[in-house]
Amino acid sequence: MDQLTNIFKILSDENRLRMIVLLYQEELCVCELSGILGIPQPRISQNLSKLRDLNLVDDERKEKFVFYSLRRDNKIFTEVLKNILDDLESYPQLVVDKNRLEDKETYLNQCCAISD
Amino acid sequence: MDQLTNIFKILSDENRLRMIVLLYQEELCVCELSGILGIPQPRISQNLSKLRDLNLVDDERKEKFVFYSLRRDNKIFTEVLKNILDDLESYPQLVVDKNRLEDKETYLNQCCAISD
DNA sequence: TGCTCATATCTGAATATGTTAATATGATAT
DNA sequence: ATATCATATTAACATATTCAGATATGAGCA
Repeated sequence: MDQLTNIFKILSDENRLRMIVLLYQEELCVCELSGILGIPQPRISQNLSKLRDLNLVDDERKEKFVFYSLRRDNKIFTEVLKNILDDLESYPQLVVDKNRLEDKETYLNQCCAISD
Repeated sequence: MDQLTNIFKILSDENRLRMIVLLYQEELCVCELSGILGIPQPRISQNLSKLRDLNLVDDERKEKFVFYSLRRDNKIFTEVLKNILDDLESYPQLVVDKNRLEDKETYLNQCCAISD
């Protein structure tokens, strides 16, 4: 039951939820998350470590960057995200984030040099 | 988006989740919730008021008792609960609670006189 | 080897949350 | 009307959480 309540706790922070929703759409490295969301890198890392603790993400290094992707093996977690994505237009901030995700190259060309 | 994160926050506390899962199964008054869960009445009332603030419950007085029932008009909230109930046996505490719910008359015959 | 840069960790301050006990409210029934 | 009893609210405390900034780690490359 802890696993369950911990998942809801993870989802209950707005910044973390924004990260998760981005990662649901595509795998991203720490500096991309930081740049897209405008959230300082240490906070991104901290939140990713919480997600890692709950086995909700996988990480994989590719050259200089560590890419995180969402695991899909937790039914409730995945269902919740599917529901949110199905109704994304109800959450304007998430729509903004999605647009920034689609444009990420335009403002992330030097990646972390730019973000915060 | 606050509405969304608030729902997850509500679900992230074990005691509150237990209350919600009971209410998902049938409408209950405050003293029944208190007795079944072994949680003091003021805490039940506090949590119910948080649920009321988010429009997740309806309340209706019947004689001396105020009965609470779960609203089903929030899609994500309802879907989450459906998922939990579909997989109830994974959460032993919730199974115990369900059994106590089915037996409630045997130890709640004087209702609030007994509980804590 | 030593540098650089992406990522991770740690600290302390501010804020929020859960818990408990005491008390207030308000409807029912006498 | 008053007393009773179910429910609601409040205040005080301990714990947990978020956040910012400083700093540590560690992989890749010169």
